[in-house]
Amino acid sequence: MTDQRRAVYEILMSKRDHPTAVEVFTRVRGRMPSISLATVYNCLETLTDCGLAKTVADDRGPARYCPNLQEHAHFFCEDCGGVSDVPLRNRRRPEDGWEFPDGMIVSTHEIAFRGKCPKCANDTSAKARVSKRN
Amino acid sequence: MTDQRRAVYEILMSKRDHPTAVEVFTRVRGRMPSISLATVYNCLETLTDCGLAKTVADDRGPARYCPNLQEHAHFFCEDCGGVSDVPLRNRRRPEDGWEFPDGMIVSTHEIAFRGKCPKCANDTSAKARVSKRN
DNA sequence: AACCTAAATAAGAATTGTTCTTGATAGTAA
DNA sequence: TTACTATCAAGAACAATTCTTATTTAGGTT
Repeated sequence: MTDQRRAVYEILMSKRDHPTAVEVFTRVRGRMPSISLATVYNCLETLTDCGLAKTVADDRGPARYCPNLQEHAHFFCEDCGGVSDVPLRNRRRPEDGWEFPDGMIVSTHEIAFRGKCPKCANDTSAKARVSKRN
Repeated sequence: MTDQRRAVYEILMSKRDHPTAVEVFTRVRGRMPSISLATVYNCLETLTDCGLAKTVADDRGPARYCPNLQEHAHFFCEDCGGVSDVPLRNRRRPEDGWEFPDGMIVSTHEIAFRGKCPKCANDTSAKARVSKRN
């Protein structure tokens, strides 16, 4: 555990969102101005290898990093681009409901949903009401 | 519908796997040697926009394209890198089992599993048996 | 059939996010 | 101290994709 790794880890835990590597880089530089982007990438990789963080693949966009170690899916808002965690209901397993061929061994999963977050869904319906009224 | 789009579509349907854009490009050039990679990208995007194909995001690797329009998840084999479709069990919906906040509107999802495909799982256990015997 | 216009294409440059290379630095063990 | 190992900063390199430009084409209109 080096200073750089500790800084990256603490930044990631302190604001529990889904920053990209560049966002982490920007935040960490506030505290450690000499750190390089490559080091941030290395630290993030080290942390995910240790199981202290997870990567969130947003399709073709930059990878995001997630400090939430609980079982959860990710939700991407098509309007605002925001990412949020979606917890698993009790007593369910993500692989239930899928017909795996015999002999297939499932070790991990990545579940992503897309749509509108509550805020954007609300804005949209508000706009619809306005345009209907006019 | 242009010749290029038709060619890309037919190539995609003829071998129902999960080729990358470059693989599609290579295959299509067999029939249409003048086609360019950028055109293949454009055609694939047009086809997915029309709902005739789906994109499969393999983490940070090149995007893959999938002609299977049925509801399904994707399975990525950690050993051989192969991609296979996993059908949904009857009468289930992927968003069941997840605690969405009130007001969130889910329109699409991408479900990915990782592990060992039956073939590689078998190879591994065969190897394990051999090394135990020795 | 000739013409027109918007859309599609080929070729390659540009961009983006990430990884790699290099030399410097620091911590640890002998 | 010396040697060994891992980490770091800086920037070059890389891979996948997108963008730009000029050219070609498809499909409709005279």
